[in-house]
Amino acid sequence: MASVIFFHVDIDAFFASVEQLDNPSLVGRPVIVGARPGGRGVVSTCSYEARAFGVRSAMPIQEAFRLCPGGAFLPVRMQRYLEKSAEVFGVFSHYCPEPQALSIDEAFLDMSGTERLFGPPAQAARSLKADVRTASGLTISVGIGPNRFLAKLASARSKPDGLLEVAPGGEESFLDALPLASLWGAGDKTQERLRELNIRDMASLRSIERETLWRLMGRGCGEFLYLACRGIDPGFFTAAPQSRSVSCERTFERDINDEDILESVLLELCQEAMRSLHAKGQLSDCLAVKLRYGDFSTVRIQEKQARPLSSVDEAFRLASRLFRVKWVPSRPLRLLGVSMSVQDPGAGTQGELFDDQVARREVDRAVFDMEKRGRGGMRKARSIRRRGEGP
DNA sequence: TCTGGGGTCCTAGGACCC
DNA sequence: TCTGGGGTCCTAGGACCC
Repeated sequence: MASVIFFHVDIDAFFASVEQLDNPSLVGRPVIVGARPGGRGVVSTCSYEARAFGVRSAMPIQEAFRLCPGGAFLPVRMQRYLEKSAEVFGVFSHYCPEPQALSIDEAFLDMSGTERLFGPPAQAARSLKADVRTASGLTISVGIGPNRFLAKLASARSKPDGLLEVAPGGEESFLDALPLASLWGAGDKTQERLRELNIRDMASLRSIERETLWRLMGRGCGEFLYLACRGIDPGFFTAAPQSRSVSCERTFERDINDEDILESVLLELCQEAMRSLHAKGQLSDCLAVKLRYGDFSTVRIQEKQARPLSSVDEAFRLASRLFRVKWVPSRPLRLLGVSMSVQDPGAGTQGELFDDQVARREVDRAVFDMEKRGRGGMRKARSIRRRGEGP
């Protein structure tokens, strides 16, 4: 029987690499893609030249600017990255019929039983890297392992432009060379708890009995750690990913407590979320509003509906009502968000709309179609009118 | 340092029903 | 006047990922 082999492939410093590809004068320079310096926001991706200055993904953009004032600070051009991502995924699909995308720049490839076609795993990986480079001009890192979890850790360990194979039987020795912080799925809070318990490395984590870990870390987290430190896949991404919700949120440049402005933002967020649902042909029967205050404390309120939300107006009425339940007018808001969960496909007839809902949905559809054809004035006009009307 | 925007999954408590 | 046990659904919050 052919052995199970997974590749985890990850494009190196993706957004920054695309910027360098499109503008050769940026090659060799620190490139930082993300929010506008001086504003509220974070680094999305940065080139390896910027990392040498200490800049990292998710770092506040102001701190990145302080560390690397001479860097090229560029806005995110998502459309362009989607194009390049499609090129790279096109190459992946020559090696594996169904690459499993984790995000815009990484995927798992199930390479089990492909040895006759592509040779041993490391040879296949070298050829994949060369093909991606030829097709897109980008470099990738490839991790090879007997399961997805180890393949993911291996590619991270090999970056940039790397290739690392964890062969069956070599799981524990590979893991023992890694810091606990590199365990995918154990973030800051879990790392902090492990430090409190004086668990400092993979081997000492492995020496703890299963039930003890459950007790110390909670059942879910304890079981995850028990499996992960043995190189057993804890089961992330074994199921096909499916869309469960869409969300839209806005962080303001300055904290806001003007009710009219907040209302008009809420309307825009509802429009954007409904447009996403429309584009995917999905319905939502549960809407949530998220509020973040100036001190970063965050509250959420959601309400499930007996029938799916049919129109922007209906979504906005609900969002507005929920917003008022939570909003404290004396506390300015830093962020406002709306999310809508996609209706369970098993919900059956609950997806049906009343006749009047169908009519309102058709109006929205016409507006969204018109926007898609480049006549986007309607969305704005509605928001402005709403703002002018007052509360 | 001062913390985006898009997501997924898990947990715990309360309501409700039998 | 004192009130079980189990199941399901809903809600809010939190951890984590890219």
